[in-house]
Amino acid sequence: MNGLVDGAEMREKKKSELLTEVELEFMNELWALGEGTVHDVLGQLPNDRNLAYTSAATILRILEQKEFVTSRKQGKRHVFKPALGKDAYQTRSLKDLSMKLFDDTPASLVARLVNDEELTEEALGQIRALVDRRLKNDTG
Amino acid sequence: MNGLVDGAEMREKKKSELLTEVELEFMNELWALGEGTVHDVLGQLPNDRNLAYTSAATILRILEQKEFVTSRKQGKRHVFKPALGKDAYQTRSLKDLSMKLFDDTPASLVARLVNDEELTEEALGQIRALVDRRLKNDTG
DNA sequence: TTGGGATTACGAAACTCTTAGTATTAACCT
DNA sequence: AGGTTAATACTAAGAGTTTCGTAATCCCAA
Repeated sequence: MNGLVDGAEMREKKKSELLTEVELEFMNELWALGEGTVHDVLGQLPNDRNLAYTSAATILRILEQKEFVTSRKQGKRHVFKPALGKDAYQTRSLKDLSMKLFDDTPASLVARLVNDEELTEEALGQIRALVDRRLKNDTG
Repeated sequence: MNGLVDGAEMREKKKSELLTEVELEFMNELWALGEGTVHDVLGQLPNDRNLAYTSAATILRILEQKEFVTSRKQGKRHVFKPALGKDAYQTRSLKDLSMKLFDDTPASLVARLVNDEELTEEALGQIRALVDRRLKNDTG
């Protein structure tokens, strides 16, 4: 039973696998640190980011609820660690963007990227090298 | 005076140049249509997207307030038209994602993309062709 | 010209996100 | 062991997003 799931339900299900703005900000620090306490993450943020200690703690608690991080207790503090790698999240984000804005065709995403005037020659070269390497590995 | 602008203020300024989820959904239909009324856009949405007429009208009104679309009056209806091309918004989104999740290095974004196992050989070939063409145009 | 149906304008409810205050708990040090 | 300090848990306010209802408006057809 239940072989039929309509699109509306699908949309419900797929909800919220993406980080919000502030959540991403925090995950970036955790990915850089490997792991860390509230204090650690707060210390990693830019100086002009005046965020209350309790606010940072709230964000990390929410990230744990959403299962983007796990925590263990060390003394009286919580040490938070990403539950998913930055690589994996990058892939997830790209898939999402590609789907929503590029008709699910990665090539058109790259097309837009390389047509950006501001892109340096060096970056272009790097990109080509990456693609070449991947193509070689597939056939070789 | 005011040669110094701290990061907090910068963050304020840059706010909200990105579409929300539903706004993007609507812009995609408008980009596909070229332009359209509330009725047109609503008719373009998937069948399982049961959205009230007034909801659609509200979204379009908001898009106009945010200057993502313009409107002209045709008879009693409003005809809405994107104020910015899909291309431009794609570029904007990619810049944003690159900045927030790829250390502002487009090459690493492409790296993640081409390392996706699900990417077809064909897509890879297309990507390489795009990069090659761009490199040729620059030097030639 | 006068309804009637479609369209718009306005407002608000429900929800999420971001931030932070208050109260409580827990470790540590003397 | 008890008090101080720092961390956590809980709660909530304010903003933005998404959705829709109600009321006003406007065109067209009969």
